[in-house]
Amino acid sequence: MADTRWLDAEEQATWRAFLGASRAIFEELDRQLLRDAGMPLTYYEVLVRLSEAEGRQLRMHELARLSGTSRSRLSHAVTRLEEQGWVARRDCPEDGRGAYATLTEDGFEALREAAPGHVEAVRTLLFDPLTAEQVATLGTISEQVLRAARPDLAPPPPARPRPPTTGTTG
Amino acid sequence: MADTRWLDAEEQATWRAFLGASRAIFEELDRQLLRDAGMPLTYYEVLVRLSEAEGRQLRMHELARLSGTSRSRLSHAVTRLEEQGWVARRDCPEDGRGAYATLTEDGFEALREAAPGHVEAVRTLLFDPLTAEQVATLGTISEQVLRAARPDLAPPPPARPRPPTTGTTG
DNA sequence: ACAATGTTGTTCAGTGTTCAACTACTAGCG
DNA sequence: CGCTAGTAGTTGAACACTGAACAACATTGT
Repeated sequence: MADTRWLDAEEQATWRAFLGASRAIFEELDRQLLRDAGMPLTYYEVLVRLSEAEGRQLRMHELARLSGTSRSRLSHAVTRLEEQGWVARRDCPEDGRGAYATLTEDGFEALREAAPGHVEAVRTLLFDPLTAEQVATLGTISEQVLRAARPDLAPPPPARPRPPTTGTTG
Repeated sequence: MADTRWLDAEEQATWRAFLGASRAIFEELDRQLLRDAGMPLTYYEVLVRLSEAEGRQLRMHELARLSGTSRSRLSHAVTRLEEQGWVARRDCPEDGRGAYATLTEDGFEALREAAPGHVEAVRTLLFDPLTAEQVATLGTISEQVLRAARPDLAPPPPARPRPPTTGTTG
């Protein structure tokens, strides 16, 4: 608590640019999806994860983890998505507490229609302003930050050439 | 509309890492501030901008622009901050429509107390996991993205050595 | 079998955010 | 001057999110 490691001028500038850029991106993505597809970004994410899952269904807690969202938020979201007919809840036979969320055919269709506009927006906002090299660096940086904050969400670190083990591990 | 420029596998990975990392950062910052200082990140930003302004006051629209927020959101926020006694509204003599938001002494104090914990969190979440070089690159990247999305918020581009002009510009 | 502990998912109340409508004023132009 | 158009700021209703509390079930250990 004693001495705060304040940000110097350059760090401040970096932080504010990052804050501004991230906000701009996510707000615009949210607006775009809400306008063109009738769902906010977080709901879109939920549909994406479901669409990628085995049998287009997932346990609630797993869906929450994959979407990087809280169980409470997901529960609300699925209720809403159920009203729209895009997701259905199913009881879980293996675990009496559990519940599956399933992507309906309508939900899959909604996702298919929403995807192009969303991807285009991601490109316009994030990738187009950057060089290929910058994109690569951004990937590395993001993964490192993610690994520090949410190790459970980060992909495994790059398989770099490592010093050979002895091979006599016991 | 015809052909969507889909993301390839690497772009996907980059996008998801960026999405995850940003979300993790902002959610944690919000939690931290709400817990330790009783205000969400967006309100903190408002106080910061006011504290840096001439006379610790700003016109609402200018405060909204600087905080990267909408007028509506700011209006609600200032109402809330006013109830907390951290901000006060003042009529604007120059413009009958206008209003100033002023940071109160209490608000300044609240900001002073909130700052260390917030800065520490920013460091832990964003800067500590990165090398100095990565931080520098992140700065450049963020500024470019910000300039593309919100030119009004971006700092002027770096003063790089440019081809000398003729000096006979007319 | 039983108690203690942990997990899953939902709900509630409180709060924040969005969009569109609205009032009040200013500015530009004939 | 009077008209039109634009800007500043606020409001309300619908919606989303949070943390905490809760019920239901699973797991562990004895």
